[in-house]
Amino acid sequence: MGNTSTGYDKYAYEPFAVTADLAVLTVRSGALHVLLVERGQDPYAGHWALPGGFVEPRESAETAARRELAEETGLDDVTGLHLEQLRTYSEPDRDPRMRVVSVAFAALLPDAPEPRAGSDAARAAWLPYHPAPALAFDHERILADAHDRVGAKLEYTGLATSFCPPEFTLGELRHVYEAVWGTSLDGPNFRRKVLATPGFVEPVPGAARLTRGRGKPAAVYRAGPAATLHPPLLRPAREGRPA
Amino acid sequence: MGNTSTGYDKYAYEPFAVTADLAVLTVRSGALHVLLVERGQDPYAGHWALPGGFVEPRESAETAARRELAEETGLDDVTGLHLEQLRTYSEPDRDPRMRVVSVAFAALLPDAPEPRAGSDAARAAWLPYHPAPALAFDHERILADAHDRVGAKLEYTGLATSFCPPEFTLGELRHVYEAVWGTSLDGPNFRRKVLATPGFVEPVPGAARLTRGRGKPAAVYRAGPAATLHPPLLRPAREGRPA
DNA sequence: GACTTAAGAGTCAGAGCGACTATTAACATG
DNA sequence: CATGTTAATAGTCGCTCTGACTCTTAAGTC
Repeated sequence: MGNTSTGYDKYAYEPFAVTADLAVLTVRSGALHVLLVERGQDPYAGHWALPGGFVEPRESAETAARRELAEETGLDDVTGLHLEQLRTYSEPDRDPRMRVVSVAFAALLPDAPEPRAGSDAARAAWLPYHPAPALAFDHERILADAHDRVGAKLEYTGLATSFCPPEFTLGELRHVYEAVWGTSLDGPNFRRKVLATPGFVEPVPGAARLTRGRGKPAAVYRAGPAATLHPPLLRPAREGRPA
Repeated sequence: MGNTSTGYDKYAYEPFAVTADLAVLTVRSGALHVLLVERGQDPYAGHWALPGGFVEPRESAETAARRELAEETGLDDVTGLHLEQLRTYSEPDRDPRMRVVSVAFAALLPDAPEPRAGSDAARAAWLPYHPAPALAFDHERILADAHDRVGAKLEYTGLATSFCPPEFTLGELRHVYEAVWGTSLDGPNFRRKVLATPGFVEPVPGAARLTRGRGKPAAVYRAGPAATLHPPLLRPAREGRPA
C-alpha cells in the first residue's frame, strides 16, 4: 500500500512468504533462558533455531506468533502474555530456499514449563542465554536484538513483571533485572526505587509473606497499572561505554 | 523460516505483498511536519497517505524505504539519513484490495526541501503534525507510532541531531526537542545537560558563531559519537500520567 | 536610543542515588 | 538446639543532578 497512482496486480511481483519468529525468554533459577527448537531438515539440519512458522492467510503476524507460542510451549493461556514486536528481517538471501520475510517477536514468560516437542517432531528445549549456541539463519541476530530491546525496556517500562508470576516478591523482581542485565543490584536501593515509582508494583492486601527457600519471608506484590516508569530504573553505567 | 520439519512449497499459501511505508518527519519553523502524498485512486482517493511502495524482489525493506524516500523527496544523498524501522503492520484487512504487509519506517530530515510530485503524478506536501489530517488505511496509527517512538528515542539517544543540519546551535537542537515533545524547555538547563552528556555534541573548532535572526550569536556544534546518552535527557514529567 | 530576543554564565535548594550498616526472620548443619 | 547462612527490610550519609531562577551579553527591530 501507499503506492499512489499505479494500480497493481496480484502477481506483478514474485510473492513473499511471511513468517513469525519468536524469541521466548524466561528467567529460570536466576539465569536468562531461551526457548529453542532443533531443526530436523536442511538447511541448518541439527542446528538450534528460534520457534516460528508461517503467517496464515487470514492471520496477522501477532496472531500467528501467539499460535506458534501456544503450540511450542503447550501453554493454554497464551492470551495474557506479553508479546513485543521486535522488527522485521527482510534481507533477500536470509533463507537460501526462497524469499522469506520474518516478523520477529519477543515473548516473556514467568514460569518455564517444559516445552512440548511440537506438532512437528522437532526437539525443543530451554537453553541458557549465556552461552547461547550457534543458531540457524540470522536467528542469532534476532535473539541479540530481542535481548537488547528487553534490556532497554526494563529501564522505562514495567515489563519486568511479565517475567514474574501474578504475585511475586521484590527479590524475584530484582532477579529479573539482574538476569537480563547481567549485573548485580543492591537490594535496599532496588527496593527503594521500585516502591518510589508510582504504579510499578502494588502490595497484595491480604497476602501472607512468602518464603522462597531461605531468608526472611518477603512481602508479596503484583504488577501495578503504570505502563511507563517515572522515574525510570536506569541500569548502572558501565565504564566501557558503547560509543 | 523457522518451521522446523515440514517442507514448504513456494505457493502453498496465498502470497503476501510487502510494502515499505515511511513517516518522514522534519522540524520546520519550530513545528513538527510530516511528508504526505495525496492518493489519486481508490481506495481512499483524495485522502492523504504516507509515502511508500512495494519491496522489489531483490531488495530488503530498508533498501526499498530508502529508494522511496529518494523518489518522494528528490534528495540525492539519502544514504546518510537516519531510517528507523518502526514495526510491521499485518492485519489481514488493512488494505481492502489484497493481503498487504507493510514494514513501516520513520525518517528524520534536517532541512525540508519541497517534495517533488513523485514519478506517479500524485501531490506531495509537508503538512504540520498538529493538526494532522485524516489519513488513508491505517496510516494514522503508523504516524502516531512513529511520533511515539521518536519522542522516546530523543530521551536516550542522540537521535535529535538527525533533525539538524551537520552544524547546528544548541538553540536549534532544543527546538527539535520542543517540537517533538510539544513542551517548552528551559534554555540554560538544556544547555547544561547536553554539554554534560559525553559524546552527544562536540564544538566545531574553527567555526564562527552563528546568528540566526535575532539574539546573541550562538556557538556551533556537530553531532558527537555517542549512540546512547548517559545520563538520558528525560522529558518533563506530566501530571496526568498515561496509566 | 529603547525594546525585544536569544545565548550563555551562574546560583541555590531539594530530590535522587550509590554505598553502606544494622536488624530481623527464615533455613541449614552439625 | 546452637550456630552459621541467607535474604528482606530499615535506615544513614554524602554526593550529584535537577528544576527554577536571575543576570549579563550581543545581536536585530522599531
